[in-house]
Amino acid sequence: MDNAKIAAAFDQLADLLEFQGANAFRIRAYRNSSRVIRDYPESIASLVHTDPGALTDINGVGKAVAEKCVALVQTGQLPQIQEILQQVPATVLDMLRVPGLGPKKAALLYRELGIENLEQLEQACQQQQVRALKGLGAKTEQQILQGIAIADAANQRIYWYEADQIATELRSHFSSCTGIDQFEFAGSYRRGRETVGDLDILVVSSDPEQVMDHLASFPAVEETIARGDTKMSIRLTTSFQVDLRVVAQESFGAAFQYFTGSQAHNVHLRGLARQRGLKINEYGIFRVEEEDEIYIAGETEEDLYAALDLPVFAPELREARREFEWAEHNTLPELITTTDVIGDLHMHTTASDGKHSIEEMVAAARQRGLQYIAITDHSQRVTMANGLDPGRLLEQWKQVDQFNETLDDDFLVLKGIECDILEKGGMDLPDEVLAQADWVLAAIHYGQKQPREQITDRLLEAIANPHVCSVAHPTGRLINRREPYAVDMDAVFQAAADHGKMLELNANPVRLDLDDIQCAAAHSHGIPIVINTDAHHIDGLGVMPYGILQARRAGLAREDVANTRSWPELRALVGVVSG
DNA sequence: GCCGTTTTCGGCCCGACTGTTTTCAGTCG
Repeated sequence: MDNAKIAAAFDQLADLLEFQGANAFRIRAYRNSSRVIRDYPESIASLVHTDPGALTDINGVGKAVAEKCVALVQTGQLPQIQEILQQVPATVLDMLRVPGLGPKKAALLYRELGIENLEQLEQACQQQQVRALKGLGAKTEQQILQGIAIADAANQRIYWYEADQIATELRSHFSSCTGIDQFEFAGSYRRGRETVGDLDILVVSSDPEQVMDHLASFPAVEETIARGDTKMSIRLTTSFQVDLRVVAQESFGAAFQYFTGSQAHNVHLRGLARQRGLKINEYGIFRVEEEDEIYIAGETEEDLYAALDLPVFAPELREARREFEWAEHNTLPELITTTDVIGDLHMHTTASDGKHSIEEMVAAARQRGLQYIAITDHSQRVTMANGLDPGRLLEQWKQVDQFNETLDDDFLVLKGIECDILEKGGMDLPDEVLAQADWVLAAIHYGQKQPREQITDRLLEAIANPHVCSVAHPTGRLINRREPYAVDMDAVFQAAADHGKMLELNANPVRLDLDDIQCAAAHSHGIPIVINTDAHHIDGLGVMPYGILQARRAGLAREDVANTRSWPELRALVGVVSG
C-alpha cells in the first residue's frame, strides 16, 4: 500500500467524521496526518514493516495515527471507517462535492430527509422538500440543483499549463482596466502545482467596483458565484473558478502571501506568529496588545516574512513540507531556474514518431539556447511508433556523427535511444548496440499493468544494465488520465543510487514524471535528476519550464539537475556511485 | 488527534460572503 492510499484512507475518515459532526480539531489532525503522509518521501508501508516505532517521529503523526497506519498496511482496511460505514452509507460523501454543500448541510439532509446520494438529493430539491428544512430555503435548493450538475467539472483540477493559458488571457483582459496599481496571480498556480483547482487574482485598486465589473465582462464568464465589497468569485463556461480579491497597497504583501498559500503553510506560519504574540491575516501582521492590534508589516511579502525572521520562501516551496526546517537551519536550497538547463536528453524525430528531422530539432534547440541534445527515438519493440531496429539505429547514429561535423563547436548532438524495457524483462536492443550510444534512456511502454514485483524487477534490471544512463518517465503516470505503474519506487531509488544512474523528470505537463515528492526522494538518495522534454515536435521543446517548475517544487538546486552541466561533466556522472 | 524553550492540558489560522436569519451558521479558501 503506497502513501497516497494510506493518506486517502485518513481523508475518508476525516470526511466521515466531519459528516458526523465530530470534533473539528480531531478532523483537522486527521487531514494534517493525511497530507504529511502523502508528502512523505519514504514508503510508510516499509516503515511499518521495518521500524513502526519511527512512525511517530514524523511531525503530525501521533500514537493514534501510527497505530492506524499499521492496521491499514497489515489488513488493507481501517476498522474505524468500517464502523462508521455501518451507520452511514459511503455515498453521502458525494454530497460534499456539490459546491456550496458542506458537511453540516449534507448531514442535515441525510438526517431529516434520509438522502443518501446525489440522485435522491436532486429529487428532493425538485420536489421542494429541501426548503422545508430549518436553515435552508428556496435559493439553497436552486444552488444545490445547479451544483449537482457541475459537481464533477467543478472539482476537476486542470493542468498547470491550461491554467497558465487562462491566466494569460485574464492578464490581457485586465490590461485595459484603468485604476489598477498591482495585478498578480496567487494560489496553487503561483506555487506551480502540477494541477490547478482555481485561479486567484489579487489586485490593488482604489476602485474595486470597476475591477469587479471588468472581471464580469471577461468573455468566458458563465456565472458570478459571489460578489462583495472586496471579493468576487466567477465560474467560467468550463466550470473553472476564478477568485478576485481587491486589497489596499499596505496589505498587498500580506494578501499575496495569504492567497498564495498553501493552507498548510499558512497555518504553520500563523502558528509561529501566535507564539510571538503576533497575528497574521490577509491585511498584515499585527502585534496583539490588550485591546489593540498594531500593524507591523504587510505591504510586501518580504516585510511579512521578515517580521517572523523568515526568508521569503519561493512559492513552489510553500507546502509545509521541509521549508520551515530548512529556514531554521539556514539550508534553504537556491532553486534551479529556467536558464540553468543547457541540454535536453529526450526527444524524437521522424525516424520514429516525431514530426521533425534531426536538423530541425537541432535548429529549434539552438534557438532555445541549448548547447546539446540527445536524439532518443523509440526502439524496435515500440512498433506503433515505428521504433528503430539495430540497423536503422546505427544508420541514424552515422548521420548524427556526420551532422555534428557540420556544426560549430558550441553545439553537440548526442547519439541516443529510448530503449524499451521488454515485457518479459531485458532491453529491446543488444548490449553491443547500446554500447555505441552516447546516451541510453530505458523506458517501459508495454505491460504497464503487470504486478508490482514484475514491473519493479524490469526496472531494476534495466537500471543495472551498464549501458543504461537513465530511466525515462519512471512511473508512467499521466496526470488525470492514467495511474502510475505499480512499482516499488524505494527499490528503484536504491538501485539508481547503487548503480550511479540518473532518473528523468519528464517535463511534459501531462506527465511530470517523476512528481515533486518522488524527485525530492530521489535527490535525497543522491540521484541526479535529468529534466527532459520528450519532444515529438519542435514546439515540444517548449515544455522544459514545466519540468523546471516541478523540480523547484522538489527543492532542487541547479547542481542537483544533471543537464545544467556541460555534456562531458554530465556524462562523467553516469555510473559514478557516490558514497 | 497532535503538540510542547510559557504548556503533558489546553490550546489548535483567519476572514469574506451568502442565505436565512433578526445575530449567525455554514461554506470556502
